[in-house]
Amino acid sequence: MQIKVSLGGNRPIYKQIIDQVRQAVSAGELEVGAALPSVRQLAEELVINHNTVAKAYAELVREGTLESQHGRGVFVAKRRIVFSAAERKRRFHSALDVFLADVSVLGYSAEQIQAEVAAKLESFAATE
Amino acid sequence: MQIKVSLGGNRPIYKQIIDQVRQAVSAGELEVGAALPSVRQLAEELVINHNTVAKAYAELVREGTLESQHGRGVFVAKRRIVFSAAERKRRFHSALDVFLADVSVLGYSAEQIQAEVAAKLESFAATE
Amino acid sequence: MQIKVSLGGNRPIYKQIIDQVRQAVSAGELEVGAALPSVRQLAEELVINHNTVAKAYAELVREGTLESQHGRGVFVAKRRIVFSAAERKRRFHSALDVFLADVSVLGYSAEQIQAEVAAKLESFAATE
Amino acid sequence: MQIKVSLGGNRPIYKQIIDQVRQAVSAGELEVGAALPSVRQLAEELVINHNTVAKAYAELVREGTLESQHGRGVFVAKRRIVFSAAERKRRFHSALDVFLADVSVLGYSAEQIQAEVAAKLESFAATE
DNA sequence: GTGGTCTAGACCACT
DNA sequence: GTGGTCTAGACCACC
Repeated sequence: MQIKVSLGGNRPIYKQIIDQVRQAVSAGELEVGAALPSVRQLAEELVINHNTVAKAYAELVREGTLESQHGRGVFVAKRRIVFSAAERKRRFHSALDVFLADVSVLGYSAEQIQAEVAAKLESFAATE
Repeated sequence: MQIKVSLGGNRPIYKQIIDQVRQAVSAGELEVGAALPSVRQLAEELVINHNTVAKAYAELVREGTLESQHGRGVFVAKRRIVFSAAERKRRFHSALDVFLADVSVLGYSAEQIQAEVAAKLESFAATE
Repeated sequence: MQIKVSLGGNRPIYKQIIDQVRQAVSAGELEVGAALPSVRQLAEELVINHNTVAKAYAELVREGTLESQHGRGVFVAKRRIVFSAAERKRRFHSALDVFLADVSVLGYSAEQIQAEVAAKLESFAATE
Repeated sequence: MQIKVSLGGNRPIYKQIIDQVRQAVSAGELEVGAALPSVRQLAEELVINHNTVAKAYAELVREGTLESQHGRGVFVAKRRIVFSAAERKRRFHSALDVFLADVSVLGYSAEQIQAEVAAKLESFAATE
């Protein structure tokens, strides 16, 4: 798998890594038991501090997506976390509310907003 | 208008205030020229420091949503376009990217996301 | 770059910092990508509170002059147009009105004012 | 004489009054000994707080432009304050520096700045 | 180490 | 009473 990070953006680097690993795992690109690049190797590849990679891996291990095998490396774990339906709904609408509040003042019409959302979702689908 | 903040959440208090004022203004709940609660009064209501309220108001003044009259109070400003088209686009897509990254883990399909966005936008239109 | 502030004057400290950074950037003294002194370091140098520096930097980030990378520092951003033409015009004339109101009492003739403005602009051009 | 104030602008109301009285006096529109509108009358006319008018008059009395005659009203005084040439020059360049720093980031060329300054000065000359 | 947020409390400018 | 600025110091997020 290929991980990319952008330093300029608002999103913290460690979160960008988490997002991409989670997506690769849930999309099946990374199978159960597959090895991830080592902390230092990925850090070198991305030209970032290795603590940042370690932090991302630690969070993924904590939530059960990855599994760390002492001395051997980090691997995709068997178990998957799933939020309850209610929790997923709550998180979704919370994120949606923040998004709409942020853009409410930018002068986009409801139709434009929907069109842009649709366009970006399609561009993601095409990339995968 | 009634503003609420949750101290536990990871969204900064001053941003929660900004969100709610922006929504109230763009929904027409607060009309042009309407006075907002004074900095200290709102701070007391929310049981937070007055500087936090001042920071939120200052940001809203800078982006053109509010207007501050020294010694008199803070008011809803006449709608005007403050940012360039490129900047508004940049801000829109930044907010959209954060939103989609946040919900990408929740297992919603592209169609579901679009449906939820459409539904919430319609509920806003109905409110106005 | 060397930043100086005078505490006695009636111009707020954070605005003095903004003025000087803006000038240094627009004069090319600070190139795109260059790092600024850290918030706390500059605060110590100027013997002022670090929040005051942070406030100045935050404003420069918002207007697009600087770019902040959490945990890494603050850097000169790539030049981009943040404000609409109307907003830039509004800001320009607001600044011009304040300037002319301030000097109206000093007995300079219109010709003298124009000559002094021209002279200072030329001195800047020479510096670049 | 006719005094006008704008509440929306950045310039404090009391300073707007001071500016206009000073200009009317130095332009000869208000002769030595002429009476000014009473504090309450002017306040009512401008729909502002009478303390604001009182503050402006107080400053004009303090600097010697006006003279207050207890129980009779406020009048244009005989004596005139004048800054030293050095002080006038210092104040002028300080104001000019702030003006140019403020607009340096708005993307105006030196030629445009000069043209706008010239245009506004001419519009003032035409008004007088 | 970096920047970002928040508090408590002071003082000033303006109406 | 209003908003604006500044300080001192704390705690958090990120690298």
